[in-house]
Amino acid sequence: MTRDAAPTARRSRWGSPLPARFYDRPTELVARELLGTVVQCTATDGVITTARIVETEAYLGPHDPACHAVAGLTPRTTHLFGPPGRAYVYFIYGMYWCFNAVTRERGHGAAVLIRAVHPIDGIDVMRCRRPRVTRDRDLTNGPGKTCLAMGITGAVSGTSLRHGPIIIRTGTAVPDSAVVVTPRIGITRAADWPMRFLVRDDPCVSATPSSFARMPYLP
DNA sequence: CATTTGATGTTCT
DNA sequence: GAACATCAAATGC
Repeated sequence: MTRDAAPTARRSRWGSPLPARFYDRPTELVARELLGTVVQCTATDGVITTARIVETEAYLGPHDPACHAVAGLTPRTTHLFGPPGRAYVYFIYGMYWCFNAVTRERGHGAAVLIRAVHPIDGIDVMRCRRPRVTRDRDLTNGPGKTCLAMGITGAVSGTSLRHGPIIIRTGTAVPDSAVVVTPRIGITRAADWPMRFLVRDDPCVSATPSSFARMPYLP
């Protein structure tokens, strides 16, 4: 409202929603290919924010010790078990939400955690939702931060990522040369599996523990 | 700069 | 009772 202008920069719409078949594939492949796609979120207050996915983690299913699917079908994991292409949002550490895209067929129990995004539209709203944050890169450089900034809560768990309040759309492809693979973060079981994918040099990726800095994982 | 600690409440053992 | 796919502030070099 303050500075509205730049007619050439205005875009009326983003890419198309990712097709249902995109999600029904090996979870680590979906995690890799979600990099560069666009999340458009209509929060419960009706405000729309848009951001590019720059960091993901794959959780493979009941045979992955770190995946919530090991607990079996419970009230919490209902939406994790499919069908693919829907949101799985869970509450963690008594304070935060984490947003996942469900992969694989119904009953399998696999998903991709969206760990960090790069704001595209509505960054002013994100700043209002995260009043203590001073640097813009800190608005969304973590899974809990992303949900706070975009207004994602458990209210949207189980909704379609093609038709629902959160839509994941085609974006700009990220070449292999810009993709970094590392172990997963913040877990204790099977933490060494190389299932974390991030866009190299993006300022909005989450902090990497220094113990990972010298690991020989290559793009 | 790196590392530790407190907040907070649901879920599962 | 312990663990938890976290974050922000505080503390230590």
